[in-house]
Amino acid sequence: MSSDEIVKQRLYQAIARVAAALGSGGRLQLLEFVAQGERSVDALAAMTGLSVANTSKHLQALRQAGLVSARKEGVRVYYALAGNDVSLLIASLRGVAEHRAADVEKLLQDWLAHRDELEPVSAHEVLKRARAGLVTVLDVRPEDEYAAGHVPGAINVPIEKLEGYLSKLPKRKEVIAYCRGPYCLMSFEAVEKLRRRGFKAKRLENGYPEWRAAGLPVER
Amino acid sequence: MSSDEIVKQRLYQAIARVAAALGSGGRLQLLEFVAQGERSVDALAAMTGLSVANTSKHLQALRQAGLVSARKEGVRVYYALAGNDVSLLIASLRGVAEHRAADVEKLLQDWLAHRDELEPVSAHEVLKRARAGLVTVLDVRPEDEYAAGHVPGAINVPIEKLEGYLSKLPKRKEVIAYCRGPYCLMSFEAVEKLRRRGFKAKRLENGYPEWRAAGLPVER
DNA sequence: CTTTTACTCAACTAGTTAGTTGAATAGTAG
DNA sequence: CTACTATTCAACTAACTAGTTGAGTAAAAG
Repeated sequence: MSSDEIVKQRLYQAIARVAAALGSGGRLQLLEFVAQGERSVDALAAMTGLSVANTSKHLQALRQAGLVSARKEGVRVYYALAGNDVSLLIASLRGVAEHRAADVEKLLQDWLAHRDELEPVSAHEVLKRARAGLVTVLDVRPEDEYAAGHVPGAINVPIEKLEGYLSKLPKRKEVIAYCRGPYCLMSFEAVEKLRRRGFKAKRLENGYPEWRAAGLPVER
Repeated sequence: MSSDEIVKQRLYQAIARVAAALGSGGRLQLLEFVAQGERSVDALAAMTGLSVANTSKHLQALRQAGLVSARKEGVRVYYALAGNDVSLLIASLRGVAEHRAADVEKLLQDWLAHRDELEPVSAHEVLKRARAGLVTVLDVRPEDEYAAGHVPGAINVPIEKLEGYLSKLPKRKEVIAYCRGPYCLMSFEAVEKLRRRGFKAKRLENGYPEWRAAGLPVER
């Protein structure tokens, strides 16, 4: 084999290592949470339901692949996405999976059949309407995630507090809800609740991580 | 665990399967060729150097992940990329790998640009110093190639076994590594590894074939 | 100092995957 | 029909990976 071919093979192997890091459901889930902002190991373990040791190992694998970065502060280690390109890569992967893999599509249809009914609104559309004051933007994620960054002008009402907040919400204005991403069910739930109460509600297509990755303005 | 969480876990698993399909150097290479247009199995096997059976299996894996499509015509089966989004996904993956994974960047830079920084030593110089016992000569090629002929006095430590061998290496003596030739990366990698561990290491300019071609003494 | 907390590491099991070899299938030609 | 070709399948080995358990660090608190 020629040396050129060896180099090429090695390069592909190196790229494959990055892909392999994405090739585990657990790690993809960790990435989803890490994409919201930096998180400590045990926070991530609690969110995903993985054991702490297992979470630690997965995070190290992601780190070695260059997909996340780690920062130690006191007794805690905070992991964060290594960059925007990683968000985009995951979005691209998800897109291909949804479009090409039959079982993903089926899963989506079976379980999220109502997704299309809930009419997602594009990020640019939301930004435009929000600036024009035509819509109320609702961030239904937990408070700490909201604090770490959110869509400009969005009101934070964690999903479990939505019920009590409804009275304070202007009934005329259209409401756009968003959460962590396309597979995060909180915004679906929020839209459903709002509609039952007579609000005109829609979902933001995708969630906050994708919003930020797209380079749209962010507020802290 | 709530049913929402189960759904989510399944979705991530399904997406991970697509990513896992990209997580092999062989399959990435196949995708590169398939991306140029549809190709038959044995054509792809010839291009990549993989066995036909292995190629067939990899292609089926890619197909199951929805990344390629297959079309049978007569006795041949032609595989093609499933869509443009797959190309974009691979490009995205490559981009992240090059920017984020240290080893990919290093591979590219070291090989293409900084080759000369690793100070190659001339064959005559090596021979002189080796005879005087001033240096340890390291042959980092596979064992069979070493067995077929090598520089007199050279120790054979295949590159992948280098890590484990480091402790047996005298730390004082300078180490000269060589492999197959000027475009072979193994000796670059060896020198880098050695230097990171505090050894004084250099490369033999060119490799064993050139050594022999120059009429210098050879050992079997 | 000792204890607690957050994380990492090492060792192990069970399941998975890459790659090989040799046989089976299915289309084509003579 | 037989012979030939391209592809796939089945069985197997060797290497790898996810996840567990229990021990080991290292920073902070008491």
